[in-house]
This record gives sequence, structure tokens and C-alpha cells, in this order.
Amino acid sequence: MNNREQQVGYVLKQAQSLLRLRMEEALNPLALTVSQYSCLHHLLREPGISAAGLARATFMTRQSMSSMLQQLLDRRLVERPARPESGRVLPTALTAAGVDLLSAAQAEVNGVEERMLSGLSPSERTSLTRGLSACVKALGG
Amino acid sequence: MNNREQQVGYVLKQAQSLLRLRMEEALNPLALTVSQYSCLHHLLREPGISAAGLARATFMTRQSMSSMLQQLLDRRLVERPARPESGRVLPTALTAAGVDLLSAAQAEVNGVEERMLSGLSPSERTSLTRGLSACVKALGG
DNA sequence: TTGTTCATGTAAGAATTCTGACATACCATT
DNA sequence: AATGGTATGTCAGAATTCTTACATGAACAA
Repeated sequence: MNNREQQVGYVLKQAQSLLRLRMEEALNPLALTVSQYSCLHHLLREPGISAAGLARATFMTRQSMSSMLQQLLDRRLVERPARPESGRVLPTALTAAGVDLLSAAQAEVNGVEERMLSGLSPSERTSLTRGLSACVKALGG
Repeated sequence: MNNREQQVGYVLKQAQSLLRLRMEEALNPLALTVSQYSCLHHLLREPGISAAGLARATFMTRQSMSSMLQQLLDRRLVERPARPESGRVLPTALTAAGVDLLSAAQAEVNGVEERMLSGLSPSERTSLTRGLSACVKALGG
């Protein structure tokens, strides 16, 4: 049969693509893209982070993050000071509306992730996470 | 500490992003993007496939695949008949130059993948593949 | 102080990919 | 034969993301 389809790189891409698709479907009713969700998600964990830092955490360029943040600012899900307090960093944080929307989004995403892992035992899940972490480490993340 | 960073979905995205980045770096000297490589790769396994089928195999829309194929056609890496033999399908295949370039690209990509898995034992590698396959199956791939 | 290096934010433009829409051809059912 | 459903290829336009480039501010060394 086809060999490559069983190799790690391909299955990795397949899993990630499918996860993203299902997340996109789940978040669609909330008018959120996966990228936007990732951004809000990280903002909850690290309020006051810079746009550049946020970009690194979500695997985007800071330019892309900047235009995305503008949309979230327009929707009042996120807020930034008009001027930097010090340096050039504009610390970004969620608004109350942002926290609420993220909460609903999180429930959807948790459902998708649980579905993804439904065929795996607890030990298999931690094993999967460890394996992926080893890949990240080896690739120099 | 930060909880989400250790969850499966995030690590999965992190691993895939990093793998793609390293592949992009490795393929850059060959003037190939990862998407183009994926396309050529699948064409070797399944010569005569339709553009729509190719799109499904590489997780793109057929519209995106169509414009990418046009580039590969211009570079004489790929060939299609001017008219469909039957139906609307235009069977696509690699040219000799396409096979050669893919061969060089494959060596680069194999190196990256080997590096990614360098921290894992053979049994851990198959375990990782199985885990990811289970995710794909559960998400309805 | 001065100069260098680095990180941040932003702008402009290109490239990639997607969405919506349409015509065409095959296939199964009636 | 006629019809409805499905798949393919393509066009047009929008949205997203990236590349290149520049100005500003901080940290650090000479």
C-alpha cells in the first residue's frame, strides 16, 4: 500500500488539520476563528502580554497578530492602552466581554479535544503528549 | 504554571508548526514550499490523480490546488493533458524533472523527520503514530 | 556620554488560501 | 429517456498571513 500515509509527519499534519477543522466548525457560531480563539486563550493566561509575545505563543508573525488584534479591539473583546507605559510595548488584555466569549469558546474546544482523545486511555494520552513534546524539543522549539 | 501549554491540542499545533517551519527551511534551497512538496510527493504515489483528489490528500481546497498546480506546470515539474480523456478529470502526473526534484526534496524532508523523532525509541515512534491515527479516526478523517 | 544591539510596533505590498458561484460530466434512479 | 445527486474544473473576489522595510525605545558595553 501507500507507505508515506503511515509516516509520522503525514499523520501529524492530518491530525492537526482535522483538529483545526473541527475547532473551526465548533467556533463558527461564536463568530471566532481558531486563530482568534488561540489569541484570547493565551491572553487569559498571560494578561498584559505584548503583541509580539502573543504572536510567538500562537505561531504567527507579529504583523498578522497586529491586524488580528485590531479586529478584536473593534469588537471590544480586548483592550490596550493608547500609549505605552514604558518602552514600546502595548500590554494587551481581555475585556469582560472577551472573558465571557472565551468561556463559551473554551467549552466548545474542550468538547472537540475530548472527542479527539476519546479512543485513547489516560496513559495513552500522556504518552501522546510526551511524544509530541519530544518532537518539539528535538526540532528546537 | 500554565496549564494549557501542556494540553494535547496545543502541543499538537506546536509540533506541526515547528515541523512545517523546519521543512520550509530545508526545502527553501530547492525553491519548493511545503505545500508544493506535499503535492509532488503525493503525485509520485498516485500518478494520474485528479486535482480535486490531490487537494483532499494535502488538506487544501481544490481552488488552491488548482493555482498551485499552475505554478508547477509552468516549471515543468508536472504535466496534465490538454483535454480530459473522459469526464472532467484532468489526470496529473510528475515529469522527469519533477521526479528528480522530488527526490532531492525527499532527502531533505527525511532528514528533518528523523531529527524530529531522534529522541524517541522505535516503540515510542510507533506508539506516537498510533496515537495520532486514533485522533484522526475519532475526528472523522 | 556614545554607540551598538535587540525587541517592539507599524506600514505597504505580495503571496497564499479560502468562499461563493457556475458550467459540465458521470451515475443512479425513476 | 429523463431527472436528481455528486464530483470535477474554473472564475472572481475576499480574507488571511507573510515578507520587506522603517522608526522608536531599552539594555548594555566601551
